[in-house]
Amino acid sequence: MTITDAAARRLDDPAELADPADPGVCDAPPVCDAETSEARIVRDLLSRVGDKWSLLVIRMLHEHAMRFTELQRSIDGISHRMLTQTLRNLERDGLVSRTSYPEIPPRVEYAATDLGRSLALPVLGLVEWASANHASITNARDAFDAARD
Amino acid sequence: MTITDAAARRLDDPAELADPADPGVCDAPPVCDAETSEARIVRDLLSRVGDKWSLLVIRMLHEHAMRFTELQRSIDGISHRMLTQTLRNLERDGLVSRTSYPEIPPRVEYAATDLGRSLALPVLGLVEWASANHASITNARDAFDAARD
DNA sequence: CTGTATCCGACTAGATACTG
DNA sequence: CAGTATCTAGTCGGATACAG
Repeated sequence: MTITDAAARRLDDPAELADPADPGVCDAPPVCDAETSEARIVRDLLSRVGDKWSLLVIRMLHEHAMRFTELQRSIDGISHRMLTQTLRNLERDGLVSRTSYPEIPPRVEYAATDLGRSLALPVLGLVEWASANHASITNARDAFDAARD
Repeated sequence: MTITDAAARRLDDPAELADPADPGVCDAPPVCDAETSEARIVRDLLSRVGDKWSLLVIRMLHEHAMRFTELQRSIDGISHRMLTQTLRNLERDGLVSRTSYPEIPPRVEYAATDLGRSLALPVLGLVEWASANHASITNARDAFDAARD
């Protein structure tokens, strides 16, 4: 869903979003066309921020700007490599800004852009839903597991 | 992010959500505790519906109940195997209901549950954000790529 | 401190073939 | 039609080492 090492080095493949198998036409009946483009948008968004760390980084930076190591300490479990990669891609998508101060030792500050902060709002909707329905899902899951003996 | 074949067969590992490396305490200062539990909820939700197909299935079933093959034809590019697996997990989480009619040939109808339909609302928020800001992201990306020569 | 490169195990998901 | 099992290439992401 996210990024390959190769793509990260090249900062993603420009042709990534084009589905080579998609004929561009649709023979199934109704919702298809709207659904197809909408589906691409959803998948596209999820490809960007639906990975393991992006939303967490955005939420951290939503409060205030932070330095690299500060972020790494705040986000439990993220590796050095993944933080770099996540930040680089968020920066590339205009969701996060990077400011480097040419000092010794080097200092780099990351902050959410307006775009990044606007993304936090709909994300909060999801978070609320998750909080409210977490128990329901767990219960459904337990019931399902119990039912299959 | 989603499910392993092994987990799909066993329908997921009950211990999946416990992070074995998480000591349960936190030595970084402020937002940590709230952020840690919130982070788990976000990641948890994304693990369930943030995969390649779940949201698309939920959106299809949000309109009306559908049969297996009907779904497969409506969702462009989904494989037989992935549709089965996605439906099974959505059913397990109580987001989708499955009704089997013992006829020949067999007929099985899938429908969104109330829980599944309630999830569609916050998801719509994300879809709208994605639609509204898709161009901004693409532009930012192009500019970033152009800037690195 | 910040960033990059390499290695490598683990997981994802498509293709395919087979059952009732 | 609906579902399961197996094989496999491609991808994700952690550990590690190293450079500015």
